[in-house]
Amino acid sequence: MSSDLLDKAYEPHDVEKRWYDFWEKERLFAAVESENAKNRYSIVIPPPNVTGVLHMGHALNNTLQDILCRYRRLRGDNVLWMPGTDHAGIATQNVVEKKLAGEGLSRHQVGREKFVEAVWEWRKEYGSAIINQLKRLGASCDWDRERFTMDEGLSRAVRKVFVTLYQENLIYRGNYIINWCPRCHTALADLEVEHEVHDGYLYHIRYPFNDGNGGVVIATTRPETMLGDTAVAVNPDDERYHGVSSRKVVLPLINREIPVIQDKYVDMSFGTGALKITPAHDPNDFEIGNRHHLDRVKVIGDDGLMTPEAGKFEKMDRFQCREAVVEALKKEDLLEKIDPYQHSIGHCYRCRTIIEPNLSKQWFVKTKPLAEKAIQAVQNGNTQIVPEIWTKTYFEWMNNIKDWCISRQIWWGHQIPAWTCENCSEVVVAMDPPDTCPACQGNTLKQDTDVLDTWFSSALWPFSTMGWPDETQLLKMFYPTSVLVTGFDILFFWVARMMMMGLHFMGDVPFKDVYVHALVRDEEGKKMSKSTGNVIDPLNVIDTYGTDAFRFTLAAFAAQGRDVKMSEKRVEGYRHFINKIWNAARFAFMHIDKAYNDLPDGSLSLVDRWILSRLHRAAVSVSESLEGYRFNDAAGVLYNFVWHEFCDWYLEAVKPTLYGKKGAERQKTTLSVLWRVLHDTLILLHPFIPFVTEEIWHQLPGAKGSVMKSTFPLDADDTSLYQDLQAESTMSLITGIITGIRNIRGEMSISPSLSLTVSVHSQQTSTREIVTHYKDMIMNLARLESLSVENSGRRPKGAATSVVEDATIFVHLEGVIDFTQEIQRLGKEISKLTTELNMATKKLRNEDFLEKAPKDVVDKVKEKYDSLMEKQQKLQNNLDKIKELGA
RNA sequence: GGGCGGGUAGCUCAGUUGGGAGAGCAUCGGCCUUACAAGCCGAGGGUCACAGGUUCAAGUCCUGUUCCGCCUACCA
Repeated sequence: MSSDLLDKAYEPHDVEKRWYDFWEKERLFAAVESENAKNRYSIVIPPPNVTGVLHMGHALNNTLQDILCRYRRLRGDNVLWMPGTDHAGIATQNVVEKKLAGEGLSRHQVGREKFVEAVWEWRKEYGSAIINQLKRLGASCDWDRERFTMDEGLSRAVRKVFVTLYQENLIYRGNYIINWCPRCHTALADLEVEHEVHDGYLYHIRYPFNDGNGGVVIATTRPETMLGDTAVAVNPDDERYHGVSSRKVVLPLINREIPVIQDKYVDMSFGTGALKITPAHDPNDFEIGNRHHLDRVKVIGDDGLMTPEAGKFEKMDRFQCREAVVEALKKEDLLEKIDPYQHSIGHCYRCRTIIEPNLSKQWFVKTKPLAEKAIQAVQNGNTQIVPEIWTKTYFEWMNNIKDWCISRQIWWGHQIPAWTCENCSEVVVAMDPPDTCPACQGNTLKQDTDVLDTWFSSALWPFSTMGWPDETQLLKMFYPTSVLVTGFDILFFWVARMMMMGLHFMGDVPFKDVYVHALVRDEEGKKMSKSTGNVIDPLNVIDTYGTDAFRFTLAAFAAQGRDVKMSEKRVEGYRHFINKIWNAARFAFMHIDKAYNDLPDGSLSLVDRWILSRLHRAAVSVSESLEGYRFNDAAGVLYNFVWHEFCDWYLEAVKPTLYGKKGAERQKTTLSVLWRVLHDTLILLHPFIPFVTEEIWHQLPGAKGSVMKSTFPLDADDTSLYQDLQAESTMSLITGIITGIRNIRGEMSISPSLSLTVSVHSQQTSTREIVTHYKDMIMNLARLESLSVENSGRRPKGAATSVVEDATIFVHLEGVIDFTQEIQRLGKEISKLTTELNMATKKLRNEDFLEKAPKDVVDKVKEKYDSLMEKQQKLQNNLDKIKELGA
């Protein structure tokens, strides 16, 4: 095999395209849908918004899923990775509305039907963008099964769930205070409101008594809402207001007489202890209003403008109105004072507009009963959240769950399957449009114009994508799914709701594990956002550094419980790693002439045995790490194995053999080991860096088909035989000696091109035997001219020394040695040993330690002490000699 | 207000039942050694935020302090 086939540096671009096409064409991502298929493993993708473009969060999320899926396939599992997108009601509607606005049209001009058509058109044209981007990332989803939350099948599931919950009294409709976005013109769930601390003012306003004598001063941050006040409340225990509650005040600017009521809710210590009550614009006031049967006066309309109830302020924007009201109060001398005040304000999570708490008729899911089962499922371990720390957050939220407002006043989404009879106002909730009213037999039924929250359909994703409500083979085989991989930011939005729905409708949890990964942030740890301008586009990164480098970076930094700080510089670092693998393979292919499927028995050299043993360790470690979702550990093990063990030691050590200097027999043996290690390493690496491994795999003689379809090393029957503790310990002595010599070379500034003469002294026969036996290897890797081994011969003149285990190494430097330098070097080494020795001594002199510490720990310290002592004495001895010579 | 996480080398971070302070990058020195200069060989660098406590032994467990970040919440 010629190395001409591989370029000197790895060029990812065509490689990635070529192999992705190949995998798709060969249908290697497809799950087997047959009862006989064993070891099922399934993941449903967190569906990205159909309007979305791939961002760092997607990249991390899907890289981790892909690593798991590819790994499980190598372990022989039948893997289903279910892909798809969600219809992102508000976001998508916004996008299409913007597009229409460009043509000078509003959605109302177009009409609902045509508008929805336009959205479908848009989705046809642009909806696959994010899917294609996932493919660039290498995602091995079963694309033939791609789903969309608005598909007919999934829509049917939505209707089925809605109707069932309604029949079970778990869905109801009512007039409540909800979060209203005046720009998106829709209700939002509590979760969809993002709170932010703002600087504002606390306005103190006097409401005069109706008899003209004095009044009550209230404090508010939102003076404009006073126009809708229907009471003032004080705490019944508040002595300042005793007797006041029988009186009435006159609402300024409006001149409405309103009562002063008593309610425990009022905090006496805040403001003036008197609270204005606006039941139509504040959730608490709404509750108080209910308790006291107060009127609800809506002064802010759904468009954010003041209603006729606001009197002369009608049609004014709510924020302008605030200023106008303040001015008007000043004129009437009713504004007592204005204090600066910080408070948090809710914003729409889609458009950042300030939310208006507004009275409105909406549909709700009664969540308490659903949440109970979802809590239990995690408590009893049916679903396990990893890292475990998130279970607390999950419980916290689930235990305090509020009813979920699911209706949205937009057009793009699942229209609520509820019809109202125009005759008798009967409400009919059904899977299909009813022909006649069951109450009055009338046939003018009008469907509710609202649509459902997108998360309502997402909550069904783990089973709706598999064909529910039909009892499909897919559901039988792959529900519950094995794991859900997701960011913590949608733990409540999505995970909690899937848990509730899955348990309720499938009678089982939707996933056995939930792996919660971190957020990807910028270099400085800030959240990436378009407005801060610190967004790194994953596709740019892929273009510049290649997908594999990018994926490996993500995996390497995906430590549990910590955010991923991303910078291109880091990706560049891992590109070097990809290139290293590439070049190692290139080197191997200069020598590998054919497939070496079997390892020869008994004739392996030390490094051969050693690298196989290390390979086995790496395989075990990778599998353990991945099974515990410790992606960074797995990546770290591979990085170290490939670079520092395989490349730095093994390949360097076997070069003479490969060049034929050790005879044909040895060469053949080593080639078979080299083939085996490269073969297995490619498999271990494949889940992380699929493209480059596939490319190299196809250059490897005898490797058939795709690396995707190969067998994980631990599942091949002979790998445990690789383990060889003796080879590892022997190797550690030899590498120690080599490093010792190199150290001297480096520290003494001796040119690498100068071959050295070294003698090794040891009183241990075994050590001398090992050094003698592997003399060639030491000479080669340490660049020696000669190496002698002695029991305790005479110390060479003018030598630099190093001690490894029980061996003393003398690097002969007669005539060239710089005594001062060597004295310094040894002194430094000795002082290092001395501090370590002091630590050990302190322990060994401590009787409590000797008595109370476990025996193995004490023995370990003793052993350490002995070896440190020996080493120190030897070095000291040499230092003394050098000093004599130098003096 | 409640809750959670973090503070370890110049930077980014590992450190899983308490018993050797580690990696990558950066820095410094030496090498164009026929896979790779996107490389090779070597080196320096830390009071593990601070203060107590438990223990023979603490980066690791407990308490407090402080700084940073996040989530959550109806105090107008």
